[in-house]
Amino acid sequence: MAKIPAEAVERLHSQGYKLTKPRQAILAWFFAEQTMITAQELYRALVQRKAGVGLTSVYRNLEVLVEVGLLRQVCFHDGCQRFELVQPGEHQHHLICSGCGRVIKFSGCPLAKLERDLETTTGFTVDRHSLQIFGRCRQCQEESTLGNRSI
Amino acid sequence: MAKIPAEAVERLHSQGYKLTKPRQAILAWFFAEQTMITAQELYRALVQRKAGVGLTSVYRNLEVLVEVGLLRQVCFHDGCQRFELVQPGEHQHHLICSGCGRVIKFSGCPLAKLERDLETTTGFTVDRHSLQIFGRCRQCQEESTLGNRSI
DNA sequence: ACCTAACTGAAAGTCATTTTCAGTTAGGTT
DNA sequence: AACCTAACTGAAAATGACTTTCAGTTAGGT
Ligand SMILES: [Mn+2]
Ligand SMILES: [Mn+2]
Ligand SMILES: [Zn+2]
Ligand SMILES: [Zn+2]
Repeated sequence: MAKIPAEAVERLHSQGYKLTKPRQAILAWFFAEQTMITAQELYRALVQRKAGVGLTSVYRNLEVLVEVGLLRQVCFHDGCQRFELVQPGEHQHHLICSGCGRVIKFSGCPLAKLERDLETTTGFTVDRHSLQIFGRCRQCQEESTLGNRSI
Repeated sequence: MAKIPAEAVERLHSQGYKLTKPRQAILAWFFAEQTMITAQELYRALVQRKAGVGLTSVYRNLEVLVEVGLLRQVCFHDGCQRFELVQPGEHQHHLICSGCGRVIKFSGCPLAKLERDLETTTGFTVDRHSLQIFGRCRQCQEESTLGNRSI
């Protein structure tokens, strides 16, 4: 089975979590594939790899891995939850094609000043944000014309 | 039953939709409350008001009202879908307290330039984005300094 | 008044996710 | 190495949001 970076194992142990076989298989998948996936898709992928991991453990461990900060959960607009590796020091968002689902990561998030302003005007303490930009990739642009509505 | 703005009724009719009793009750709720709500919560609210609207119709009509542009669907980070009125000409986002769920709307979204840049660098056509900022409101910040609370 | 496509609620179905529970294991202690 | 035990596991059952089905109803145009 693939090797998991010592830093990730350390992160688990330091919060009282063990490096179990399911945990190892799930982390190995993310380190190998470097992409986003849903719980159900991940379960099917692990079955194919004969990793011997139950669906229950997939759900439980995705939750744990988000909690310790190794993964992040992204809510797509259709309500479907996807998970991906948190790269150390990264700050990225997604540009998503509504036609084919293609995902492009980008950095250069211009929200820092807005967040500082909101903290002073509202008294909130800001600790994270969720941003996705939706559109149509070049291939999908001919197909349809959707209205321009933002959230 | 509360009056629905003619502009909204016109919007429905122009797309072949009728102003039915469930549709009217749902729109009336949104125009009266001016806030976000999930399908299930809205169903319970309408039951309380004795509006005589079935759960199926709540789901069906929220979908229709989003389609004609009277409502918008917002995916919270926990995956729960909420709906709210689209105010004409607005462009707002939400600052959400992770502690108590309090929601503050804000405008002044700084994403226009980013979107223009992304269009030129990726070839995508951008048509909408989803942004929510999460933190803790003043009340919930105090609570967390009070230490553990009893159940 | 009549017509009919749009619409309705109840019930059944789907499906992602959670809970339960009896047994297993990682990894620290002796 | 043997031991201990809280963390952990998978199977099965439960939950809960949402969708589909369907036989009957209604909005609204002619
Ligand atoms: Mn950002
Ligand atoms: Mn915006
Ligand atoms: Zn595309
Ligand atoms: Zn709060």
